[in-house]
Order: sequence, then C-alpha cells, then structure tokens
Amino acid sequence: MAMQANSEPRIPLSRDRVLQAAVAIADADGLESMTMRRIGVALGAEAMSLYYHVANKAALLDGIVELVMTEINDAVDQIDLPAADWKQATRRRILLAREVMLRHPWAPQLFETRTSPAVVVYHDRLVGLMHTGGLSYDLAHHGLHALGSRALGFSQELFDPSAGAGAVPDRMLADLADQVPNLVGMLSEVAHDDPDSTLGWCDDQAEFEFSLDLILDGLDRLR
Amino acid sequence: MAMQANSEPRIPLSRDRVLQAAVAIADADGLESMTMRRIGVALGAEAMSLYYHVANKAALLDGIVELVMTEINDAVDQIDLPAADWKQATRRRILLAREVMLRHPWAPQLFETRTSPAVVVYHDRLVGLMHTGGLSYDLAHHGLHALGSRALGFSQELFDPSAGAGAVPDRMLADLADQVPNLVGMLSEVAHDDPDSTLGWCDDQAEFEFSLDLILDGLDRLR
DNA sequence: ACCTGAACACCGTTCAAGT
DNA sequence: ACCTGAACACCGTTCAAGT
Repeated sequence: MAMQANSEPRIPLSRDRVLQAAVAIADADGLESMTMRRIGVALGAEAMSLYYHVANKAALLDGIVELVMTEINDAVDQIDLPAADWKQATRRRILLAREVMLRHPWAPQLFETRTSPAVVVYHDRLVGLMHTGGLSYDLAHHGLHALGSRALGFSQELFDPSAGAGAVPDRMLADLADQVPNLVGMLSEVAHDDPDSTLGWCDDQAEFEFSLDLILDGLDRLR
Repeated sequence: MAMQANSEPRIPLSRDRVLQAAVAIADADGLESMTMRRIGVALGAEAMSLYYHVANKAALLDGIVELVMTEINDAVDQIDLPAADWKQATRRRILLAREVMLRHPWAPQLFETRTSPAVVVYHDRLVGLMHTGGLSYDLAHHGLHALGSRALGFSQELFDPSAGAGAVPDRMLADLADQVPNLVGMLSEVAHDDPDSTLGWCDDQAEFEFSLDLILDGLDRLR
C-alpha cells in the first residue's frame, strides 16, 4: 500500500526517525491522527515495524514529549542575560518556551498527561533562576506551583469568553443577556480584539503575558 | 452476558440514566474504562441501545461535563455571603468548586477539552462577583484568564517536584544532584509533606490556595 | 538485526430487524 | 417508541516467520 517510489535502498528505521515522523503528523493533522499505522506509512514501513524501535505507544508519546522539551531547553539555553533580574530572566525563558509550544499546538495536551526528564530539568533551571534572584527555596517552590503549565508557555483555558461575540443573532441576544448578563456586559465593554490570533487554545499572547506578570510580580513582592 | 437477576420489568433507559452510569464508572475506574460497551453492561443493556438516548460518545462526554458542572453550580449557589468582599466571595466559590472536582478526579481532563453551557454560566457569576466588588470589566476579564482552570478548582501540574523525594537510592542521589541541583537543593530545604494527599494531580490543597490567593491578591491590587 | 503478515482483542458506530 | 444482532472500520499489540 505504501508504495516505494524507487528501489533505492531504504533508509533504515530508527527510534529517532519514528519520533520525528510522529511529530510531523501531529503538527500537520493533530494528535488523534498520529496512529501507529499512519506513522508506518509515513516512513514507508508497516505499523508493526515500529515496535522494534519503540516499546509501545505510551513510550512513543513519552519520547515525543522529551523531543519537544529538548527543543525548548536548547532554545532557552541560548539566552544570555545578566540573571540579576530574576523576574526578567524567567519571563524571557517562559515566553521563549511558549514560542516553541506555539509550533506544536497539540503538545500541551500531551505534557499534561506525561512527564519526561527534560521537563524536570527545565524546572530545575527555573528554580535556579529564582533562587539566585533572591527567592527562598520555599517561595520558589510555591512559585512553580503557581505557574503550573504557564512555566512552559501555555495555559489551557476552559472556555473562550469572547467566543462568537460578533456572530450572535439578535433574537438570541436577549436570551443570552438573561442567562449570562455579566459576560454580556463585560464583552460589550471589553473589545476582545483578534480573538483567533494564537491557535486553538483560546489564550492569546496579551492575556498570557498579563497573567504571567501577575504571578511573577506577586512572587517578587513576597521576596 | 449482562445477566438480569430477576424478571421484574427493567427500568427503561434514559439520557440521564446513561450519563449517571457513565459518571459512576469514571469515578470507580477512570475515564478510559468508560466505554460504550461498559456503560451498557452497567445498565443491563447493549452498547448499541445507548445510541437511542445519546447521539454519540462526544455528546455523552459533553453531557457528563454538564452534569458535573451543574453539581458545582448548585453547590455554589448555596453560599450566602455578603458579597461586599469580592475576594473572599470568589475564593469561597472556587474552593467549593474544588471540593466537587476532588470527587471526580477524572473531570479536569474532560473540562479541558469540552465546554458546556453550565461552564459559561459559572464564569458569568464569577465575573458578576468581581464586577460588583469593584473590578472593572476589563480587569475581571483579565482575571478570568489569569485564573484559568483554577477558577473551577483545579490546576494540572506538569510534574511533581517532590516525586520520589524520600525513595532515592544513595548512588543515584549523586547523579540527581548533578543533573537537577536546584531541585535537589530546594527539596532538601522544603519539607513537602503529605505528597499524595489529594489524588493523582500532584496539586495539594495548600499549594492550590497559595496560588489562588496570589492571583486574587494581584487582581485586588490592580483594582 | 531488522522487518512483516496474519491474527487477536478491543474500540465507536450503522442499520436493518425485532418487540 | 425503544432495544438488539450482526457487521464494519479502525485501533494497539503479539508473535511466529521471513530476509
């Protein structure tokens, strides 16, 4: 089925090629398209062949998390900044992590269910930055919890306050105003511009930075 | 297969019975055990029968989110508190929502991928509380984003800083200290007691409240 | 050492057919 | 109106067998 265009000796599979192919599929078509069979055809091989290089699908997913996380760690290590200002330093790190995450919009979902050593290393550096910056270990620890997934540059929102803001038929507007009066009031006052600026997770850059600063400022005040 | 113990007329299925059965299974054995076939046997019916009361599995999951969210909204409406202090009022609401969530540890995962009208209503009330308390709509809007899933009482953490803290063999400790020196330093200083106090999501009550207060205080300061 | 074919257990889902 | 049997397409996975 997966036709081999020519008869050149095929590049042998490897754990890394398998992971790369899987990431490419997720980037293109989402996580749910990333099936063993689909990865197989992308590599011109059978699904069963993958099991020689990867224990099972769970291991494959772990490997992918590690891959993306390493991409982030590499990017973040490039930063050279006088770490005097811990707030500025962690802020830049986190926003850089976010840039990588934005290239892999399916990743947050994975990161929330699996951990990899590289994730732990990333947080280790963050704690280092904080502690050098004058936060006690205890406060840095609280800070890690307060940041949660935002430390890695994303925050899964539960609903988009501005969803369908512009496209509500008149007769429904009255109902809406009845059922969620405060949101209607809020939205009529707050111009939530460019709603779909940053991918599916309704979480645009400005809101992300506001929330991040709110937390960092709060921690700094407790220093 | 699903044996009918006696021959009394069986209670007919209904959308609500299907949803309740599904929730019961998730509570007992987790989300991944909640298959259509399994729900069927729990109700003494065939999996295919469910499709008469529920369009498909996606609709079923939406219904479950609505069910849990209604449970939260009902609980939260019981609170009678002078809404003078917006911070105290939202704090109590959120911690009450958390109590319900803790009874359904599988729910956070679902809430992050699906929305229901009741979720929107919940946030509407939150905005109302904030606005009455003196926050501008704009600030309340930022606040919603800053709270994120914490508004509903949970926060998916990416890893447990204290995982395996007590159970590390001596010879590995040296390696660990090499690779994540800051975490090792932090943990040796911070006694992270009762690590598994609150379910699978490594997110205990004290850390949750600390982070919540950090955000609420930050918003209050911007009022 | 590396890859595959055939097969298995398990999903969600459809549809014509039963009561 | 409500429920079911049989069947389909699709998963992840095993394992003996091929090169």
